[in-house]
Amino acid sequence: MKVGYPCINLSLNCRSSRKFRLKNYSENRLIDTIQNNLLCLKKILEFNYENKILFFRITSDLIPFGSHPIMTFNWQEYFKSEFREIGLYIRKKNMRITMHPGQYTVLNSKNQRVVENSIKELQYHTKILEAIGLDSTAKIITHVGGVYGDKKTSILRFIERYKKLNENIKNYYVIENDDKSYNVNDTLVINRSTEIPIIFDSYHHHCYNLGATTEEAIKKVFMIWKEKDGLPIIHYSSEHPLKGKCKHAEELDMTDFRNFIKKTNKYNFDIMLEIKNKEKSAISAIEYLMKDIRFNQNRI
DNA sequence: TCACGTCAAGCAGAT
DNA sequence: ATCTGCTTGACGTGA
Repeated sequence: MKVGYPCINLSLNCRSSRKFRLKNYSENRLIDTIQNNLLCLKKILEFNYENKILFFRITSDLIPFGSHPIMTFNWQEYFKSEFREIGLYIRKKNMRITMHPGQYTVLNSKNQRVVENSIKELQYHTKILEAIGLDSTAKIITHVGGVYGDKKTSILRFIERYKKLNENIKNYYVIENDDKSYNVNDTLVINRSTEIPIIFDSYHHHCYNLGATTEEAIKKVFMIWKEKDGLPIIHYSSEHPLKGKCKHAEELDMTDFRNFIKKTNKYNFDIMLEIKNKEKSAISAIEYLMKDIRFNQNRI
C-alpha cells in the first residue's frame, strides 16, 4: 500500500503548475515555465520520498497548453534529460504516479469537437507518462462524462470511443465513479465491454451509491484489476464537518480514515488522499499506517 | 504589495 | 438565465 496526494505540495515554496495566459504565449515563456515546473516536480518527489509518500498525482498543468492547437513545440525532446532524471528517480524509489485530466475531457460528448479535444487531452497526458518512462501501473484517470438524459446510450458512446483509442493511451487510461452521474455499477458495465480498470472513489461512492456498500463495491472493482495495471487504486476523502454532504474536507478525519482502513483490511491497494491540506494528510495517514503490514510490504 | 477580474475548454444541478 | 463545483487557483493589470 502506497499513500499519496494530488498535484500540489504546500510545504515547499514552489509549484509544478505554473502557467500563463494564452495571449502571452511564446516559446521562451513556455520553455521557462516548463523548466520551472519540472524542477519543482523533482523537489516534490524528493520531499515525498523523505516522508515515505510513494504515490503522487502529477498536475495536468505541468506543460501549459499541453493539448492546445497553439502547442507545436516538441517539449518531450527538448526536456528529454529532465524527464529521464525524474523517471529514474521514480523507478529507483519505487514510486507510483497518476494523472487526472479535468472536467473538459468528455470522451462520450455529443459534440464531436469536444470528443476530439478530449482525445488530444488524453494524448497529452500519455506523452508525459511516456516521457518519464513509466509502465502501465501509472494511470490517467477521468470520469465517464456526460449523461445527456440517456445514460444507456451515453455509456455505449463511451465504450465505442474507448475502443477506438490508440493502444498507448489505453495502456494508462482508467475511469472512476463520480458523485452524481456514473456510480460504481455504471463503471462496471463499461468495464465488461472494454476491460478498462476502475478506480473506486470512496467520497463519490458516499455521495452516489444506490444502496451498495463500500465493501461490496470494492470487492467487485478490485476483481477486474490485472497484473499489468498494478495494485488497485482508491481515491479517498473525508466529508467536510460543517459544509455537509459531498463537500471535500480541509483535513483528514482520522477516525473515519482508521475505520476505512480496518474495513478494507482484506485488500491491498494504493490510496490517493484528496484532502485540501495535501501532504499533511498523507503524512498523518502514513504515521497511522506504519504498523500496517500492507504499508510496509510495499516499501523498499 | 495587494485587490480583483479573468482565464482554453464541459456538464449538471441549484438558485 | 446565471451561478457553482469539479482533480487543482494562478495570472496579470492597476492602484
